[in-house]
Amino acid sequence: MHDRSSLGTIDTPDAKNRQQYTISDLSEEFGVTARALRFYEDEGLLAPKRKGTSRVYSKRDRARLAWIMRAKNVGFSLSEIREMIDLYDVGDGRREQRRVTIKRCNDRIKLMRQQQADIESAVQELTSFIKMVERADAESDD
Amino acid sequence: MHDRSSLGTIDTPDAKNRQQYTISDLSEEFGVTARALRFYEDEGLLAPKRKGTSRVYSKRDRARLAWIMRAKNVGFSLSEIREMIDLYDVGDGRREQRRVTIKRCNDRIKLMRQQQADIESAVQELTSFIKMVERADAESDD
DNA sequence: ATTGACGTTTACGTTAGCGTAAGCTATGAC
DNA sequence: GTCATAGCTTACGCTAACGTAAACGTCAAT
Repeated sequence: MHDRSSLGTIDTPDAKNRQQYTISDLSEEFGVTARALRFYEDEGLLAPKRKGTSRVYSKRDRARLAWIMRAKNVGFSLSEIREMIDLYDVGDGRREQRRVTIKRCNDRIKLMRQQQADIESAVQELTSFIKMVERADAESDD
Repeated sequence: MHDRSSLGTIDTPDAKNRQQYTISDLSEEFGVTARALRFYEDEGLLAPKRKGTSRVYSKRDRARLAWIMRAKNVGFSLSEIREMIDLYDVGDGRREQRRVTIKRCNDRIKLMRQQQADIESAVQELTSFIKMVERADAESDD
């Protein structure tokens, strides 16, 4: 069976180009603690294989984690992220199921567009504020 | 003294174009509870005047709240938001103080730009995922 | 004058997202 | 062997951002 999930395409340049990763490999690479990774697993965001009791992360697991970190940076909660990840895993559904999936994706996208707009206006505000401070600075003689 | 803060310019169309607002006016308008507004006040994000014991919010308070809500939507914590708000209130500082302010603003902007990029790539992912599902949908006979 | 809508303070409760030990196992280095 | 390193589970702790309840003030309307 080939890889249905588009998550396989989300990725970040992998310096060492490995196929497997330990928990500390990934925690170092992404700047999170191992505790966090285990927590994400408990919450159903990751599901690495095991070799004995130890976790073994695949390339896809790593790609998933990359996605998770980006989403977190943007302010999504873990449960929202799980929801989005789940959207990728419903290639099995019926027509109606797929319709719902698509709708939820589109809703998500709308929300993200709004966030971008919010950020944009915040950036504009800060930019014009900076200019104001710079003018005050030029005119001052402190 | 004229209005130095650029926050006065951040705003949202005000239907009723009032000059003063009660706590429930604002909580309704922005879809938050009164409890939240009081909490923001405790945290130093807002500072409405009082008429007796009751809070009276000015246009500037309302503009501040609009800013707060946008920042929240984008994932900033309340303390980060307070930090940013405080940046607007340091028109009094000396040259060095202003320099620091400007640097912190620029850092903030960089961070926001990164967030926009993150969102953008997430949107791209979702978009191409939708296309995939749509193709599967067209080919299916469920 | 009492009811109800709206406001207040104080204070404890709750959820998310981990941090931080405590105590155990496995594995390679010496 | 034993020591260090890396991993594991269990479980309690902590902060942020409010929710929720109690107990009270105030003012207009009935």
